[in-house]
Amino acid sequence: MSSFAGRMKEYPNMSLDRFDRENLHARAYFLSHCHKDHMKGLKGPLLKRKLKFSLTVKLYCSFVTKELLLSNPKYAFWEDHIVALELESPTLITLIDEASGEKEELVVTLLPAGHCPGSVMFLVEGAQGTVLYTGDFRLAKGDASRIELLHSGSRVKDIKSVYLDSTFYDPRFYQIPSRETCLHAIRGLVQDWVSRSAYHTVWLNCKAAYGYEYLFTNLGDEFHTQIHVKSLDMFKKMPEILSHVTTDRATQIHACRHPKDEEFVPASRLPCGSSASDGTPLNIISIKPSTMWFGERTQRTKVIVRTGASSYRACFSFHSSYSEIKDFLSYLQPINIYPSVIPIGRGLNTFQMHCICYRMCVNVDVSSSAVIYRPLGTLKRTRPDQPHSCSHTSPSHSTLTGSQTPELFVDDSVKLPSPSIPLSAGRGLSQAESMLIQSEDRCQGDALTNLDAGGEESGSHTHQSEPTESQVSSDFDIPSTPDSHTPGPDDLSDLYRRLAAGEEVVTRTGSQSL
DNA sequence: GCGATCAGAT
DNA sequence: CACATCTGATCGC
Repeated sequence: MSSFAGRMKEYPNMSLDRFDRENLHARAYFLSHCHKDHMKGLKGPLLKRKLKFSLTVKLYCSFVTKELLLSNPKYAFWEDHIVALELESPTLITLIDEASGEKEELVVTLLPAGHCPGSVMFLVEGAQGTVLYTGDFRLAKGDASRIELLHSGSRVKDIKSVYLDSTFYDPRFYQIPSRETCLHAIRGLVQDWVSRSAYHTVWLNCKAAYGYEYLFTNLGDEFHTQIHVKSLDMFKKMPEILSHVTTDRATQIHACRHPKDEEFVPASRLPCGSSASDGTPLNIISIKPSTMWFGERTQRTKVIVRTGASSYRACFSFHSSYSEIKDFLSYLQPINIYPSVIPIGRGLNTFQMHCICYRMCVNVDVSSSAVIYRPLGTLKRTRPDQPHSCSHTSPSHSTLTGSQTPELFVDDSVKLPSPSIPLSAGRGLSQAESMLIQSEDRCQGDALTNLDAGGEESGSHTHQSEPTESQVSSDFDIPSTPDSHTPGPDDLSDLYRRLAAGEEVVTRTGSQSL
């Protein structure tokens, strides 16, 4: 679930996927896709009022997202303020301060995100550098290299920051079977069932969210049928989807839902209450699409699991796996990464570890905008001023890193003390807290050059075998007691040495590994 | 009565 | 099994 506060450090006058609080003052809005957790505040009366008096404030999104959004009457007031942009067409957008007339020009490009219909990533290029807001995404390994607008000529653009969908950025979710694999398996299961008789019916137990449409179109094509859904309204202008769905209950494949019963459905009844016209009882199986994952070493097993006499779970993911995210980031080599899902506890630990090990970035900032907007809400500890033995230079991207312009390195976060850990901690405060983690400080060195899977292993193993509270709170985690200590220079040197040697760096039993 | 927020369920 | 959503309780205005 996204906990991104809405603004990017580099371009605070634009708000993305958040429309409440500080975002009420934005000069332009961006919606990456039409999931509710990315639309917070979007139907708020305050925003509605603001629009009434504004000539310049717009909401930018894809055409599909616009359509889906406006299919809900609660967002109708946005209609005259939405600017739909074509995919992969860099567009000059001028942010205007309506009070002062001050202008700021940006080039914004929508990149397909593969998360749900209409979902995009926003590539923003302007005076403060090139940044990528991923929204939610599912891209396969190697996809980044196929996105032309992430490149300039033959090389990757210099990306200052990636605002990342980090939902599965944890080695626990190392691998998620590909879309193709999952679709193939689901097709097989459906085939096996519906071919038995005309009374054999499949119910796809999907959640109330966009994102399953490609499953519907795929199954529809395969079985020359349409899928029964609750409503077609939102797909009116999307013939590809529209042609594969129907509100006619007389079909063998259903994805209809009922607001009430849900769990009450499986064996006998469909949410829509459909039954065969001649009174013959339907034979119904339910298939619940949900995420399945496999560890790095885990032999991948079945992507379909039987969960009952007539119910199955099938692998299906809207988000990239750990290895897919890693591939994506390693390719882009951004200077900063801002995870949208704040990795708490062990997740944070893992997150930072791996950024160090893979030199995918210089900084990992889990506070997102908090660093900028709540500077006084945070106490920072002094940073060990000893240079660290590390480098963000990747052998495979030496041209990229070598060509980073000096300005790109000038980043507020780099100037802040490091590592910075808030003295008071608590889950509920995560948005307001600043927790800046710097995996390195632009120093040159190659102590980590030979790190490969060995470094990952240590994090992975530790992560998978840490059941206790104390282990959940370890090294880079938020300290829960006043006497927790920030690693000193010696601790860090030792950590880096051990990382370079491929040793396990996080103890299994202790709460401190440094 | 509406909205924000949280716990809980699915 | 960890997504995204909905519902209901509670609180405040």
